[in-house]
Amino acid sequence: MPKVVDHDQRRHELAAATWRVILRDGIDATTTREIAKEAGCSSGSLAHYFASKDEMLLAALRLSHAGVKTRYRQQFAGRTGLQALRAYLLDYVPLSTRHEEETHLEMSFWSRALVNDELRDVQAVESLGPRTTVRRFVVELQRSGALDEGDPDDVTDLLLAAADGLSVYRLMYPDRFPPERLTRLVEHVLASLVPASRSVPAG
Amino acid sequence: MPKVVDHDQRRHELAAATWRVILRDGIDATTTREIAKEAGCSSGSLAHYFASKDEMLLAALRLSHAGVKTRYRQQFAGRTGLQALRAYLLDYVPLSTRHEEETHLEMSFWSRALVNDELRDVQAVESLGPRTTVRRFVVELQRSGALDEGDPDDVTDLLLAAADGLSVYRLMYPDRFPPERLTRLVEHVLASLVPASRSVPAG
Amino acid sequence: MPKVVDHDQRRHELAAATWRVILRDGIDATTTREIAKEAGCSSGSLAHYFASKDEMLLAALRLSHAGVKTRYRQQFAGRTGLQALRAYLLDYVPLSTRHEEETHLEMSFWSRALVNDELRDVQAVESLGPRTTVRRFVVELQRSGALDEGDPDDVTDLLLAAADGLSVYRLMYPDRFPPERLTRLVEHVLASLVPASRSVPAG
Amino acid sequence: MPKVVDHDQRRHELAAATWRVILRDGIDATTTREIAKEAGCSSGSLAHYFASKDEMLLAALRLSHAGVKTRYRQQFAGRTGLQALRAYLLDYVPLSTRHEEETHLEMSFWSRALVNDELRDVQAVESLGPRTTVRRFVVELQRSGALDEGDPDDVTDLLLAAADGLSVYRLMYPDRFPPERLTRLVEHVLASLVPASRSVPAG
DNA sequence: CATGAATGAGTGTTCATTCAT
DNA sequence: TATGAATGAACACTCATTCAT
Repeated sequence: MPKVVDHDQRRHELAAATWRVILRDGIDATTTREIAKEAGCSSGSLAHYFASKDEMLLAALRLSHAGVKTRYRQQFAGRTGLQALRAYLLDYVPLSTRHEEETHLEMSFWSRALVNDELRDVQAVESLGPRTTVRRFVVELQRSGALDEGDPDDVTDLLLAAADGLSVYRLMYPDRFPPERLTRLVEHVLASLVPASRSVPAG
Repeated sequence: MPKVVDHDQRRHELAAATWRVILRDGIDATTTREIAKEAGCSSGSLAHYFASKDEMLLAALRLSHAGVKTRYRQQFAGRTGLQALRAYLLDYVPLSTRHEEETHLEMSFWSRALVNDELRDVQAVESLGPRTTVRRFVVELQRSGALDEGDPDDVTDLLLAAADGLSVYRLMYPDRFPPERLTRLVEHVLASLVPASRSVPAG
Repeated sequence: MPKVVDHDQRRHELAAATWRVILRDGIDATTTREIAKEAGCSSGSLAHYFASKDEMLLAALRLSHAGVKTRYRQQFAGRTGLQALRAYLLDYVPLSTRHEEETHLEMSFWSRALVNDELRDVQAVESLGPRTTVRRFVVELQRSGALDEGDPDDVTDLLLAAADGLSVYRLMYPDRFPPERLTRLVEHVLASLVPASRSVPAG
Repeated sequence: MPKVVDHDQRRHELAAATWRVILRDGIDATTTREIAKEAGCSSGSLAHYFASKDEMLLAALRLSHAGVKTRYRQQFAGRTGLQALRAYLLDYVPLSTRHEEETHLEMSFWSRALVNDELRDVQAVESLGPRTTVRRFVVELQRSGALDEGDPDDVTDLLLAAADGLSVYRLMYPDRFPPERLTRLVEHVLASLVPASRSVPAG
């Protein structure tokens, strides 16, 4: 009987090791040797699980995406109302260390996505999930009058653009954007889209 | 001292060549050989103007920053009012090809800045310029009642975060964010911060 | 002892798999993994039957040699006369696909044999079989006057050299040396060694 | 002024180093590192002159071909008669150490040519030179009655096949085929194609 | 015996940097 | 200054072999 190894489990571990190396050394300085060292195995061992380094990087990205998705699915399935949107947006921006890491990883791929169509497509597809969720909130809230009128696509992209911009700031200028301030700013942007008579109470 | 002029001129040309290579090939695939070829000189020649490849990359980044600054200084010195802020923000987001390239270059450095303190500091310092300008607009407009109340720092960072988020979207998802839509979204975010009675006319 | 039979049977199958991979991919691109895949077994399994990759290659070579020998033994045992020599030589050159493969395999080892004494000895020993057979024909035919005088060793090596040269040509320039032409050329070389008064009828 | 290097000269030297390594270690064991060591330079240095290892190997092969061609052109331009053909064939087979090396190199590529169309084409094209030369001799000699009748293409290929077969034997079984014997065998094969009344005197 | 994961040296190749000219 | 050849470490990846199961 051969050495029993859970192939998917091993792939997951190696993707996680890749994830840690990218965060620690930067995606440009991430080498297969360093990944192997981080995973505690030999460099040749990687070949059993990934056909190339690019596949390992992509697996790390998907790992991040998967984590994000799971969280969203668990927390926001079936919720409605302004509080739900508020909670969603607060969950969308990196307020925890873990979430900062996910955002960091995401940003690490941006420079590559700009010159790599395949990578850009991956990012584009992934961005549709939050967009769909937020748009559902927006449409519902506009119907109930809890959100200002305006093209729902525009409102959706505006909320997400502000959230993504703040996410970048959190990572790039952590001192100027501590978690409390990020929370306040997210609430502010949401409030700015609520009719004057219906302010959003903190939750 | 014509030599000095030549030297600076050559540095500038080499930084511009670096700029072009980063945009074309991606910052990870940017090599000194390719820069030399793009600049039409020998690879050894680079050493006379830059101590290392990192310095060349940084020079390309500064070149982008310098272009942005010059444009702002020229166009917005002394202007005031909501129209000026609106014009500033529309100039802040990449609506022209040239500006898209500047944003592209900027984003190319983000993944590196996240793991490189020196690079992060450069970006942080550079981000202060727009922030100071916008804050001046915000304070003035809040005094005149043309902008909603709220911590001016928060309002400033909110406007810039939305603008930066939209800039990223323009680069990453160009089809979903054509220039006209970007314009409309910038105007939308500004309008959302204006008291209900004082909408911002286009112009 | 069924185990022993199985073991030899398995060795034979693995050698045959090696044989196929060498022909398909070239001896330089032949890897143990590919052999295992071709044989439909695991890579680790090979170690039970062969101490090293070199042994597997050698086994494939011996397989080819064995096939050749068996054929000769069956077809030419006891035969004599010019027709027998002619038939032997026509059987010696690659006129069938199977034989082309044997010649291909043989040639694949030549570059290695040139720098590997052990391999060269294997080839030298194997070459003695045909040489002995042909020499027997030659001596007999010279005695009967059916073949020109001359040192029988020289005549033997001349016939075999021409046949081997034509075999190489068949493999290297298949278009210029189709089977019919190869047949004609073999008959020509034989005829050139026959006294003018005793031409060799085809058949 | 840059370091002056004769690019073609350097390429030639590196091809010669490749040539020596192939002969010494075998083409399969020939590595770029070993070539660099043999050439007395660093491995990175090779990249200035050859795009890949395959190009280096091919350059070594062409070097051999070039040497052969030069020799033929010098010695046999304008010569005619049976003595010229005899001299040509004796020059065609490896009777000198240098020529043995050329044949060795040639044979080293055969196993690759069998599974590599490009390489096979190179060999096919190169083989046309001797073929054309010998065919010219054959046609002329048949006209003058100095050579037996027969399709000139067949006679040509027969002579060359025997010569190539003997060349292989010289390399593979050097003890059984010392230079003197090779000479005698070449003369024998030529004599076998000459009408009985016109033997070829040695010389 | 069979498995296939693991190893780690070795491969061809790339590259920022150095330096003699 | 300018050149471009030279360097040698580093890279991603391959592979024959080993070995715990």
